[in-house]
Amino acid sequence: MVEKGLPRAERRRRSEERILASARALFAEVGFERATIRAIAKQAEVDPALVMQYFGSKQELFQRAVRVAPVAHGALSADEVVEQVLGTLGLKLGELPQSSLAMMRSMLTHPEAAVSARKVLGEQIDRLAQAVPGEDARLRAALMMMIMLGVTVGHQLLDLDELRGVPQEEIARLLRPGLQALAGPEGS
Amino acid sequence: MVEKGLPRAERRRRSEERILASARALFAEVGFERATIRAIAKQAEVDPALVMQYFGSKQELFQRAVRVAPVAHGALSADEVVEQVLGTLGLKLGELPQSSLAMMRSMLTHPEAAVSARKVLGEQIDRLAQAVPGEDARLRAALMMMIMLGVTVGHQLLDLDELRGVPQEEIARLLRPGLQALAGPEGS
DNA sequence: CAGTTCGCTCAACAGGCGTTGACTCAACGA
DNA sequence: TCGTTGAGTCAACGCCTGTTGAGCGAACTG
Repeated sequence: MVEKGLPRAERRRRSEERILASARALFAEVGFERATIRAIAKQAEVDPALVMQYFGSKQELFQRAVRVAPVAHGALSADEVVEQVLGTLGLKLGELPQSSLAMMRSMLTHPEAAVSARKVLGEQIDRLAQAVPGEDARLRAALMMMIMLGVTVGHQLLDLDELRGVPQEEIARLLRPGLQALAGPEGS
Repeated sequence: MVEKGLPRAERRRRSEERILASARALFAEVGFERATIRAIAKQAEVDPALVMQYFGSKQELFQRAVRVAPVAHGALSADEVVEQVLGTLGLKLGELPQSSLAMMRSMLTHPEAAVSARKVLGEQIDRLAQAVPGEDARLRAALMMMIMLGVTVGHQLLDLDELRGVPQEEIARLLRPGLQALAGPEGS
């Protein structure tokens, strides 16, 4: 695809954006290893060499594609924490951004994606832990995140029959007691 | 490695076992794609061609390596279900079999591993659902499994700081209320 | 002891991968 | 108008992969 008649800067911007979109889609669908630069370029209607020219390497393309905006920190109550967690990871409002799916899809098999995942999860855990009382606040916060991670993996990545088409409110309703037990002061 | 002086049948048995052990270890460590037949053969001190001769293809080797014995079905009470779930996926008694780790490591990026994972998880969900009352027994059972999956992924595969070295009883204690809420009749 | 079997190795193949450097040509600036 | 820039292409490179077929030599069989 060569969109003619456009200023150079605009063409470049659009091509870069198309490549990033294709990269996110393919990384999310099949993971880092199976998503080839050739396939990404084809979907973006661009030559594979252009991908290299713009992003330097497949690894750098991946990092650009999965980069997520850091979440603003803010003090939360214990109750808010539960609702916040339930809103994480795309159960609420349907879809998760492709960039997050791409990171999750690759995090078990691509070392660099694992680093990103640990970083993102760690930041969220820190954030939650501030609102959870007790010595083991970080452990409790981590378990809350892992619960959401597990459900999201089953739902979005493994596409389990039992979770397909279930309204997000129902899942949230079933998960809430467990998350409240983790967020609340009691629980021992 | 050629162990001399052994009967042919015994040599064959040992080589096959060494290959399977190496395969499980490498699939568990780096996943299907990054675990090359050459690396597996090297670790088993064997020629790569022998792996093909014995198992036919990398795919068949993977299937043999991750094959898990089907779990015996048995009727359980709701309380037993919770303890059973907490015992799943290797939180109890430390380690999970390498074959399970291999399957989990690859399930997001290797289609065949995803099929295996869905099958194994589906069987466990069916089993749990029999002991959970209500219309949404299968959904509740699925969420229980996903909780354990998430925690196990964080613990065994992502190796999160927050979960490292935490005694299994502590994690079980923190997770129990949430699992009981899912297993119990009330919860709406 | 001769002949066969078979566990195992060796060397090579074809194909796909990330990556590169030379090239084309339309948009640009003076 | 004309040289320069830079977006985009093309063809190829070296490497690594799963996989194969021929062959060796020790364990077997009679």
